[in-house]
Amino acid sequence: MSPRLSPPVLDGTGAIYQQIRRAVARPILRGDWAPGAKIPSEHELTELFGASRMTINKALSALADAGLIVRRRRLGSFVAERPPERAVMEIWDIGAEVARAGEAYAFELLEARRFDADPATARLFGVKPGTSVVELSGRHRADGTPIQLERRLINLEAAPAAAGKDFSVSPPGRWLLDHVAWSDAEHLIRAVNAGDETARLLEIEPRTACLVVERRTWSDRVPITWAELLSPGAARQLVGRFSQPDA
Amino acid sequence: MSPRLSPPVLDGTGAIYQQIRRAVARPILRGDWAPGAKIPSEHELTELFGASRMTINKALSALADAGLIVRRRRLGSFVAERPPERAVMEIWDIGAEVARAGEAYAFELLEARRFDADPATARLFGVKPGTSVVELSGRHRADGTPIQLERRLINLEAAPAAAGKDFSVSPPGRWLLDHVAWSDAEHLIRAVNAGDETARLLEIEPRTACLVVERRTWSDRVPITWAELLSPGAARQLVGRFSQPDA
DNA sequence: CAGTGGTCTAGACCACCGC
DNA sequence: CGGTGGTCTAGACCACTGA
Repeated sequence: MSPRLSPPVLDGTGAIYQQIRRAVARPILRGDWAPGAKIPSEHELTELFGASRMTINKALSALADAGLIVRRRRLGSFVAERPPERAVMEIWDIGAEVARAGEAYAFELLEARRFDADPATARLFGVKPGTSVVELSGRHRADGTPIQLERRLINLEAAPAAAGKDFSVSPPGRWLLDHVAWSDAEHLIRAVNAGDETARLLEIEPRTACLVVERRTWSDRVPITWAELLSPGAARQLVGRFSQPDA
Repeated sequence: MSPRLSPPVLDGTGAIYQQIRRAVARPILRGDWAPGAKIPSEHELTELFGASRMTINKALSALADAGLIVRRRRLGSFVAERPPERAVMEIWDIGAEVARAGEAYAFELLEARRFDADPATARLFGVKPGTSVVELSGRHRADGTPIQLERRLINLEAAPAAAGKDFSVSPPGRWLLDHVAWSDAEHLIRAVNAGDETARLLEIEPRTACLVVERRTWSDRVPITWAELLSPGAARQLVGRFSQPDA
């Protein structure tokens, strides 16, 4: 019943409880263990990894704090229904959002080209000038209505597989989420009036207020992608929740 | 040298390490222990609280994870230079932001009244109809230029001290942050076109794109305050950063 | 009732780093 | 060198809750 630890292999770097934490987190984040799946009990892990129960507990507690697993007495520990990677990022995955609302989602690639970063691009993106990058632009629709314009840069040195990928159907954001690991992300949010070209593409009145999310993503300091996501103000609303760490 | 635990009193609720965590967090969050102040060593706390070192360590590690303290081998543990409560909230404290930019900040109270919540207000705010609330509206300026309009509701049952407070000079947001504890906050962010009245108050062109942040704050499920903060799109930009919990 | 997680202890060894 | 935090262990008792 319980999923197998592909190889219960520890990488030997850092504290044991951190190695165990990673060993358990990896298959969850990769989706190898389905949400809801049962994780071996602390006792079982004790024998699997040859560590004391306190050490196992420390690893699992950290995973529970991070929201990757849910722990229930008497029942055991389970892969969380919605791993937090998704909880954070899905806000920005408009396709998933549209689907959740029960509307028909479609993506339309408007432009795609590959080039070597000029100084301006390099500065914007945080890569060295001359780095090979892909630039894309596209349009997202819900039930046929345009709801978001996307402009995106992808660092081919960090995600070489993106070079051969055809984004004319599935949006690059979804593909990147699924195929390229990221460790850090930054969002800048602002409001702008739609220009003529933007208004035409989104089929809205010129000067309509739009929400712009500028997102940069890194994997261990290396820039992965830069994206500018522009939506009509009426179509989109962002939500953020915070809790005091000490109550 | 080390600050005193006012009374090293545990409240007796929940796990010992949680009690210890709270006992240490309290003076930090209240500002009784200045940033940079040294916290008693684990060994000292062991004797103070009569708990084992593992338990003390668990409490302090949690505080370090939450960012309230910084731990350094050989040196000891210290109150963090910028407790995270502020790090999160100061994004929304426009006065502090303006001051950091080196501009002159001013707040102007436009309206203030006290009334019992009607059904619409109650629903918006999450309180029972009839609850006594204060409604305020005001304008924030940086170097004389209007940069934000604020509309706010305050639950007087949760923050009775707000009833007698004069907000004509210092903004209610700052006062609430300093005087009322909160445990949860929610932000909704959207873009709107400025209406005529809004444009007049902000001294901008009608239809200018504006960023609206709607914020609700609770203390342990009890609504404290609701605020709608509206800024010209050109004047303000929100920033969010995320990290993967498991790298 | 019994299995699971939640917590606690006393003691241990180690790495780090200022003195 | 010695004090500090970082980690680990083996064992223990308890609370919870499904069967």
